Order: sequence, then structure tokens, then C-alpha cells
Amino acid sequence: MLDIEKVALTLKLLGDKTRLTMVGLLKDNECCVCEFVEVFQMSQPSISQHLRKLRDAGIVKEKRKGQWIFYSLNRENESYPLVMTILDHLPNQKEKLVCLEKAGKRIVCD
Amino acid sequence: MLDIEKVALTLKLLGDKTRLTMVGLLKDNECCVCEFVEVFQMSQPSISQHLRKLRDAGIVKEKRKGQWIFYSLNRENESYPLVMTILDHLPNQKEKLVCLEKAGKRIVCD
DNA sequence: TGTTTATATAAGCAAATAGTTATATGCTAA
DNA sequence: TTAGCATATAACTATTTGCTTATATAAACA
Repeated sequence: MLDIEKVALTLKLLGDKTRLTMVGLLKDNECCVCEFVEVFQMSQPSISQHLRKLRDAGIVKEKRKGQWIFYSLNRENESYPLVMTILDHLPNQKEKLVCLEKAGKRIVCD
Repeated sequence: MLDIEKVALTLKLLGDKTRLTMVGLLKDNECCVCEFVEVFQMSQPSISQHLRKLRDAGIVKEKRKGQWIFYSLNRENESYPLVMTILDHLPNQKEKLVCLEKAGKRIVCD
């Protein structure tokens, strides 16, 4: 159970098509900034700013791997269960990553 | 399963503390505009504008009873299941109505 | 009928938002 | 060390948002 302020903040952040899709993509994957830039056809600073908002709220976390910074859902965050139940109402965003892969633009590390 | 635009719109509307609390209050009750004005200590036009946004999105519906207009959740709306699962993560807002009742400001019809 | 009560709409304004371009930072590899 | 790629931050701008006050609409009631 979350307090209403926290829920409102989480919903406000996910109430943006770009950020909601980002979180949908992160449901089953890690992604780096340049992959998002490719998927959304949007400037890199714009993507970074969206990710920063999600990170500041604790919804996603980042991990550097060499020159890339990979983002993933933060399962430790108190709003994680809420985020997951919201994603259950969304179609899977996986196809966007499949397209990336076909275009040879998916970044795989380790 | 909803399309991503619809989910983003729903979350954006509920990503406001006032509207989220309104929907929380409507989970188990009907409320009229003047009750919301009392609960939120906010101007009547402001309340009306929030309710209009929720109604335009189909999240709530209205029903006139004499001089009052009562709002309730719209169970026929496709986003209703999403709204309910979100409310499951929120503390019950019932106490606000109990306060109204004690202050003799709850409006009961029929 | 005219007045009161409840609600909606219009118009205006300050703050927040999402994008842009320009620049800074940090890692990699030659 | 320098060049190049990935990412972050800063500064700016246009748009959207949430509120306010003023006014319109609609029902109740004397």
C-alpha cells in the first residue's frame, strides 16, 4: 500500500506515452540510451531527460557497462508492484526491440 | 488489454493528486460537486474542471438528481479495470466522507 | 415571478512540461 | 594523448496545465 502522493507521482510519470513505452520495454529487458533514441526517433537529450525523471522517482535504475549506460526496472522500489500491474494492461512492447535487432542496432553486453 | 495511448491518457489524468483522490472517493460512493468542493477546500470551478476531464475520458459519469449532479465511476469504460487495479494500491479514502458526514455536509439523495 | 443554490463555462495567468540546440563529461581505443 | 562515441546537463522556447475570477445555465422554492 502506497501513500497517495507517491501513487500520483508514479502515474504522472507514466502518463506520458514515451515514458510509458520505455517502462514497457524495460519490463523484460535492459536497454541503453542509444537504443531508446533509435526506437523513439527522438533527440538524445530528450531521452536522457525522460530517463532522469524515471530514475529520480526510483522507477528505473542505471548501470554503466563500458561506454554504455543500461537502464532497467528497479525492483526494489516501493512502486514496483504498481508499475507491474499497470504494465499488465498494456500490449507487450517487445516487437520494438525485435525491429532494433533486425536493424543491427541492438546493444548486447557481457 | 488497452492500447498505449489510452493507458497513457488514463494515467496522466490520475497522475494528479486531486483527481486521484476523487476517483478513490468514487470507488465505493457517489459524490456531488459540492461535496468535492468541501473535501478539497478548492474553488467550485476548479472541481468542475477536474470532473470534466475525468468525464471526457470516460472514467466517471454524471447523473442529475434535482439540483445536484452526482458523479460515479463509469464501470462500462474500457479503462475501468485499470482504474480499479490502481485504486487497489491506494489507502481507502473513506474517512474523508466520514468527516463530511460528521460535519453534516454529506448529500444523500433518493 | 424573482431569488437562492448548484453546477458549468469562459477568459486570463503563472507554473510546469517536453521538446530543442549547444556544451560538458566520461569511457574507449588508436 | 587525442579522437570519437555515449550520455548528461544547461539554457531556451512553445505548449499544456491548474488555478483564479467573472459569468452563464439550470433547478428549487417562496
